[in-house]
Amino acid sequence: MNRAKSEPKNGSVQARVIAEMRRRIIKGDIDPGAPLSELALAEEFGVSRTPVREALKQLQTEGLVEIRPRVGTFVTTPSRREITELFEMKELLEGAAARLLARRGRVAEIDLLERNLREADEAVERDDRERYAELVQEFHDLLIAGADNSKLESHYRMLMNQLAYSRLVNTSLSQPGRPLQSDREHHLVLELILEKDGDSAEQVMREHVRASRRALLAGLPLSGPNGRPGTAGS
Amino acid sequence: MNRAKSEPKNGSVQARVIAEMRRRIIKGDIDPGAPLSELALAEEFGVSRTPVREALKQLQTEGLVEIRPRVGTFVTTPSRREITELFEMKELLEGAAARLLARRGRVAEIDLLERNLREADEAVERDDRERYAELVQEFHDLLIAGADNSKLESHYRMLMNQLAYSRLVNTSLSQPGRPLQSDREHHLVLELILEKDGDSAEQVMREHVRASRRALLAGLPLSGPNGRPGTAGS
DNA sequence: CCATTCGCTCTTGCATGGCACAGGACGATA
DNA sequence: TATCGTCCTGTGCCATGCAAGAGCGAATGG
Repeated sequence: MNRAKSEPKNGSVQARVIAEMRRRIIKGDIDPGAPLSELALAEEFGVSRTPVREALKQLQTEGLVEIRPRVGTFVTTPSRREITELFEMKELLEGAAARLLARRGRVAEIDLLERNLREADEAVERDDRERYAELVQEFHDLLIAGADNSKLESHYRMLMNQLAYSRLVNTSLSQPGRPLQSDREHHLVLELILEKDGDSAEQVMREHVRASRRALLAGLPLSGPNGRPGTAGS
Repeated sequence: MNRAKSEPKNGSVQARVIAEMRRRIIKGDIDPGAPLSELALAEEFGVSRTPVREALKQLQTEGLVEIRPRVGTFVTTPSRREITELFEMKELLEGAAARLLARRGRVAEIDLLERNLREADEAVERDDRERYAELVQEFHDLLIAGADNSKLESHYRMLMNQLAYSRLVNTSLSQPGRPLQSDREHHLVLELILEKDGDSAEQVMREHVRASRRALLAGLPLSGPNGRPGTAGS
């Protein structure tokens, strides 16, 4: 029955389902708006409907799927407005993280950030966009982790999942000259953090997020993938 | 069996369970750390264990309960550190809301805030602490709503639920002179918003949250450095 | 040809029962 | 008396069955 038997990592069945479904949605393996049948998923994972159902319920509270009672479960499709709101939150949280990290002084994450930037410089030099995208992701994650606030971190993760940011970052970096500029902005932020100038670090970080957002929207076709009707862009 | 609950408003059974359990936990009807048995709740609500179970699962992702596999479900007891983190987030989000509201100009929420402050002035005058507590809650809610960002609002609600803030606000206002000072700070924030001075509004709002937090901790005889604050040690 | 209605099927919602594991009580043994 | 092993009870976890609402298409009446 159980075809995916090679995953003994977590004894809980539903935890496995949650992780796998979340991965698929974030990575984009399933199109936004696509229907998710409890029964179909249950058969695919070789389990009963119950854990699948609970997994979907949790993904709903995370904002990744939408359950319409007696109708079906669907992958959430963020509206244009929601994307704007999510970026506003991203700017807010990352800015705060920069300030908090600056206040903490020299902690482990600082070293990791420095190493990250060294590698990022090389990636930009080599014009290795894929590697740089990974490092960008790591940079932001390290920044959040460095804020040393677990609530901030968990809420940040939830927001990024809703944005499916790992997909978007590539689009953003495909703009000509964007990687180089992004790298410079990262350097500036870290520099300000090292100087313990929290206010400036926050301000620059927020500006960086806005720039990143602009680059993303510039590289995105008007109504995005599976765009929603009526929401004309800019 | 089924005590005639006068809540037929929502056809969904589990939605009712979620709402009711959330209300109890936030209001403090159940002590933090208390065990919640699926079976007991199912019998009390006159339903089966399945919807209760799904309700608890959702409350877990909201951070209100903790499910220890094969052991039991318990009301979350925020540690000292978590409380600090929650206040840090509160300060962050409310500050941002003030700035966002200032940028929006004169919207409906502004009028409601002005009316709120007029009533609050009277409540302070009468020394009606209970009424003032309600108005404080409303003030902050209006501020968040005025930011016009649904993501910010939902995350804010989640945080406040974890804090069980509606309980704490009374403690905070029991400090002598705190209501008057709080009222003045609210006036200042709204004034800055009306002047469209977003930066100052954010700054003052953040300071207001910090002051509120200090007043709270001063009136709260919290226990030792390790978690488990005041767990009804009978 | 078009609008309406009936009915079928698909979906989720809820109830129930068996199972496996955690934790403590209790007793046997050194 | 102290310590260890065993059993017993309570809990959440999962599987299965039944029921009810929603949506859609075909049949029907105009």
